[in-house]
Amino acid sequence: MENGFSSPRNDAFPAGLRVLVVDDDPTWLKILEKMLKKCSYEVTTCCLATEALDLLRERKDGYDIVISDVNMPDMDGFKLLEHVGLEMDLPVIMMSVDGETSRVMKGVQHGACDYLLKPIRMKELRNIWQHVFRKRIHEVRDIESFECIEDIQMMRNGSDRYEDGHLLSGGDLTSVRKRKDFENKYDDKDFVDPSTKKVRVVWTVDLHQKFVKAVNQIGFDKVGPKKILDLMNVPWLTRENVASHLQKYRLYLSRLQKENDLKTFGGVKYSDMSQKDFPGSFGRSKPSQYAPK
DNA sequence: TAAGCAATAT
DNA sequence: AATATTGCTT
Repeated sequence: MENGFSSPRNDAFPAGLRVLVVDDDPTWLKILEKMLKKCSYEVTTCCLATEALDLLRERKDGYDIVISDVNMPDMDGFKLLEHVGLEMDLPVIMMSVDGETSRVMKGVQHGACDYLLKPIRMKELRNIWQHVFRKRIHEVRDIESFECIEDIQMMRNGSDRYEDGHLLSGGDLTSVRKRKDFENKYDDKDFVDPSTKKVRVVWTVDLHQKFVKAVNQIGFDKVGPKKILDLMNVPWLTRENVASHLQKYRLYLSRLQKENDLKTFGGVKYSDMSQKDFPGSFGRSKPSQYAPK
């Protein structure tokens, strides 16, 4: 039912994935290169973040994904991450020996799609193509939905239960109501296409990353749903969607913050939140034991 | 008017 | 469980 799996010419897809590896430690560089090649990826390595940035700028479309160490002499891995996110929108995986929550948090906040802890094994690398794949799926979805924006907006405003003329007074409910003529793709029989029903936004990793990117671009203290929405440039999103997500995001961050404070001793607790703790539910693997307040 | 927050609804 | 909506406050 979903597309994506039916990619026709992408039979060999995961193979040949173009990976750029950045690490100042030549040993790790070698190891990673070897492992990645074993996964039949196409590997480029470099030991400087600035060098990586040059490579990426040189051929904007020459790589599919970046794996970067966090600690590097010439440039902070986070800085690199930031540049990549802003300039070419590639998935970036961060890696580090340091699994401290605040660092992981920083990586996440800056838009890393994954955060791997060294030592890294094949196990972790075999599946990294998923980030590229996910991105492609959603690019397709974005384009598709672009044609339907108006219809979606129609539905949003039309099927509201505020028909009784209460909320409609605010004349800024866009020009949706005006256009009833052109775009004769569908007849105006008021048959709301059932395939586009509930329109609940699902915050995929990609969408979330876009969100995070926007937040960082604005600055953490100045953010508001409106600004984020504008920066994200995702046509079908509403301000309310973003507001809701922002609210959740903040809760999530403060939760991490708390855990981070409470920690510091104990043992080596959990060590990574790379995969699981992220997608729709950034965080919370245990039940809800947090003060409802 | 935009935003945040918490409760509550879907 | 995740997201939407609402009502109240700033």
